[in-house]
Amino acid sequence: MANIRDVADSAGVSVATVSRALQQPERVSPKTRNKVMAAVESVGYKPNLMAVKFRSGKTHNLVVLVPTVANVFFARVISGMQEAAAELGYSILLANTLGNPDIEAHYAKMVSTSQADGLIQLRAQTPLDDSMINDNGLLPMVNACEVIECGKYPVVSLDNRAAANAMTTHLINYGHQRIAMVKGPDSSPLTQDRLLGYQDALAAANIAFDDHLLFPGDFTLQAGYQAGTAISQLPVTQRPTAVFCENDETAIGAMQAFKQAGLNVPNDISVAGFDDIAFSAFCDPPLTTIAQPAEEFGRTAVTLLIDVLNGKIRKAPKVIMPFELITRQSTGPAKHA
Amino acid sequence: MANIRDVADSAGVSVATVSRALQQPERVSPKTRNKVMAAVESVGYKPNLMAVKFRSGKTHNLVVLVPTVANVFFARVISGMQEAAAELGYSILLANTLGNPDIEAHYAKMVSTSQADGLIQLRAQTPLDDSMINDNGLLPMVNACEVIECGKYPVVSLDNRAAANAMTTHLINYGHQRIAMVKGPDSSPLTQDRLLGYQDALAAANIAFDDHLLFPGDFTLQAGYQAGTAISQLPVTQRPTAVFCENDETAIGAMQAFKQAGLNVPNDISVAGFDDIAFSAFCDPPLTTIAQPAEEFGRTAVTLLIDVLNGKIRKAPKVIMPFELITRQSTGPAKHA
DNA sequence: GGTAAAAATGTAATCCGTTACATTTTATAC
DNA sequence: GTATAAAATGTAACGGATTACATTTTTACC
Repeated sequence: MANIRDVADSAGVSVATVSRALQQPERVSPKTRNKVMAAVESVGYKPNLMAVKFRSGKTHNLVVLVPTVANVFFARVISGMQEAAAELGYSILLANTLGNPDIEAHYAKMVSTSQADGLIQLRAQTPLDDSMINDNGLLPMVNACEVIECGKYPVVSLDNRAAANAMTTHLINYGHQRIAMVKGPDSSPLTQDRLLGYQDALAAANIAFDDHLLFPGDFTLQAGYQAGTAISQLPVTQRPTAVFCENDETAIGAMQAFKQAGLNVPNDISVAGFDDIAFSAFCDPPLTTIAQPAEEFGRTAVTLLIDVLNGKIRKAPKVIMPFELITRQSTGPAKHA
Repeated sequence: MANIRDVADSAGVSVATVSRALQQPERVSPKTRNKVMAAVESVGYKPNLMAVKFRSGKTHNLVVLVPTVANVFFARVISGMQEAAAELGYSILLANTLGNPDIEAHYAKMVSTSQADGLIQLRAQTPLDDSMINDNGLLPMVNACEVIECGKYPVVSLDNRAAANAMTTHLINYGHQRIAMVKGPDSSPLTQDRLLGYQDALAAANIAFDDHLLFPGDFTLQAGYQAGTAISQLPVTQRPTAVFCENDETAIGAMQAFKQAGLNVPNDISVAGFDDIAFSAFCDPPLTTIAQPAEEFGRTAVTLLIDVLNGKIRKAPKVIMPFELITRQSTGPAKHA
């Protein structure tokens, strides 16, 4: 592979001149510039950007820890990240961690070992073990979507509590009194916040909270299906008339279970989701859900991280993205006894 | 950031000894080893892997050009790639190209500029412009999923023609005579191969091919919905009794349109997909489709590429992955006039 | 033509691990 | 104790681009 010295030799100038001709063309005479360009062409020179990165100490790589890229919501977030990163001259190193702390630690170490400039976490957790903290005591990190608010790192999040409140209120306004909730993993702050929002709405409507109406889940279709099956097997008098699922996959899984059990959505039971993934508009019936600006989450996280890297940020900001309640046909009036 | 020289000073040995203590511990005396380890700890040394990569000329990065990470099938493929790469000590640089040749070229250049060792293409196309061909005239590249068979690069693919034939035959066996096909983008070899398989099956059953039964698509839910709407508006006598969609998203979109038009799936019209994405088992009715080993595609592509990088491959292999026809409830017997 | 300022170009250090080669220390054997 | 082999350690070059600083060339003006 031809290097800058080959170009210099071929053009009959020094390596410094070649470098300048390529980086700051106005700094060399037009005649030299042409000679250099011709030499670049003739020897087939391609700069070794690894050398550039090594020397500059900036990799222009960002590591993103994704619990699972197979989650369509995350896929949208990643898509937004990738766009923003590309615009700003950065690359995304994607780590599919499967929630495994070892894998997370392995990828997070790419920052401390100078293979990446910064880190984006899509999962809430105390930031890794101490061994990967930088000199300044902090890792250049941004936390998005599922955030932990320790105040040390910028976060990009949604007011999950308010969103869950809005959705629960929507169901209450339809006359529902027995509203079940299919949760996400208990370890996730998302789960907690959405649960709180659900409780807020119940309290505001003077509906007693009943923890028999909480069903476990883990954001997968399968978990939704299981919860849906459990719900449909309840005696009619105990059965909720509406189910609020903490994400769309879960809601779609639950709807499937209801249909198989002969329950009509929304006539027998209303179902609501969270995320507004593409499939939600195309399931039967189309799903009422909370739309999150997923791509914007990604874009914002990347932008913030790059600001951190450029020292443009003093104290860790907390960006709250807007949500929108999307009313479709999976929710409707409660059938009163 | 402490470097290896700081460690050497702190331990009172030379940098070579530090390097050996860390890379080949058996090459230094136990006493020295301990001194070095203690020094590493005390100065907080983290090797600059950028320097290592620069010196070795190997980045251990693989660029993957994905048309869109938002496609759930690709998400599964990426997941498999990421696993295999991690096991083999490589990282995945994900490029969401949106099918844009400029973006593709930009990321493909990461190989010629020494930022990545190799490239995986998930979209069939002549490999980029000549400017990024390496000295040997070839780019270290593997083509997966949607392949182009120029014989120069290893490919990992499915026998799409056979799979489409199998699915079409399945529909014919149910007594369907008028079978529509909702295609992918015409530019894609997948579309062509699946169309051929469809035609093979028709021919084998002595059913005349009718290009009025071909509907355009682009693998999105929306395209499926549009095709479904168009089909449902056909006069009953011209309406197909079965629709084979070239991917699951399209099939799900089409089913939605049929339901809205009052058509029952599969009683009025059978629908089949391709890919077996997670949602296909949870839609209503569950979708008959062709399962592809998506994660295995990814794993295989990565393994092959690393073999190429290690010079273990003489001539470009062509790996054909197996498929499986998954029969669910979206297809059924044709209602005969 | 001469001088000073500006522009162009060149020289060489630098980033940080690795490793070939050189040198020193330790172990082994007589 | 000495010679020899083996083990341990050290020295310094190397990879490729950038850039501070030094030097040369050009330009401008009296």
